[in-house]
Amino acid sequence: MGRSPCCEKAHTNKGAWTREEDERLVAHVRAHGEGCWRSLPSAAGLLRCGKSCRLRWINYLRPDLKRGNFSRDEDELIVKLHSLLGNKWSLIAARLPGRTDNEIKNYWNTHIRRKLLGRGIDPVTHRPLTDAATPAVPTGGGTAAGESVRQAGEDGAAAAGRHLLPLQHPQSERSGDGVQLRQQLPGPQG
DNA sequence: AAAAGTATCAACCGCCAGGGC
DNA sequence: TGCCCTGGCGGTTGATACTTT
Repeated sequence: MGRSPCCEKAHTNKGAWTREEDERLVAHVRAHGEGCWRSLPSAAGLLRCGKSCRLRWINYLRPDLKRGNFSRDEDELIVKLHSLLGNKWSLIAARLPGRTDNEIKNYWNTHIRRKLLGRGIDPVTHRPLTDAATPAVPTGGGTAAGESVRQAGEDGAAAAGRHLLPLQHPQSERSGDGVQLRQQLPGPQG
């Protein structure tokens, strides 16, 4: 069968965005709002894939973005949230106003991961590395993140979960439970 | 001052879930 | 009821900046 490509690649730009492209995208979103990303490029006069436009807007152009270094509080919160949620960057980002999942993911991979390793903590399980040497038993689709979630249910919840409810199932990953989670948790917007 | 190595981050890719037809 | 389209997510890559030798 084959899935039709999200855009006509032969006629789309790739790579870094130019100032003009940014301006066009911002102007269009301001005028028409977010959404309908597929038709946005042609409507805005951009030779870009809709997905690329969406990514650019969310990660870079959105007016409510908080650029710059992560504060110590944010840093600690990310670690705690990661111990609860695993690599659910979008969920973590939802708890950090003005930060994007991509930004947090990058920050995790470049800063926090190394910091934890330096402290002798496994960045995946959030356990001491000596402990991590003991192979975590993959209980049917159970991930390291899932393991950490269980762990978080015990001590992590006490730390990070002051304003977080414990997750029910680590494997309940995709949107559905995420939405549920977002509804349950007191959000930054609400 | 230049080259090599390393770190950072924006952007892309492929996959998945939900909704509409 | 099943298929297709679209939006969204996480992982990965590539370009650039910075640091070290």
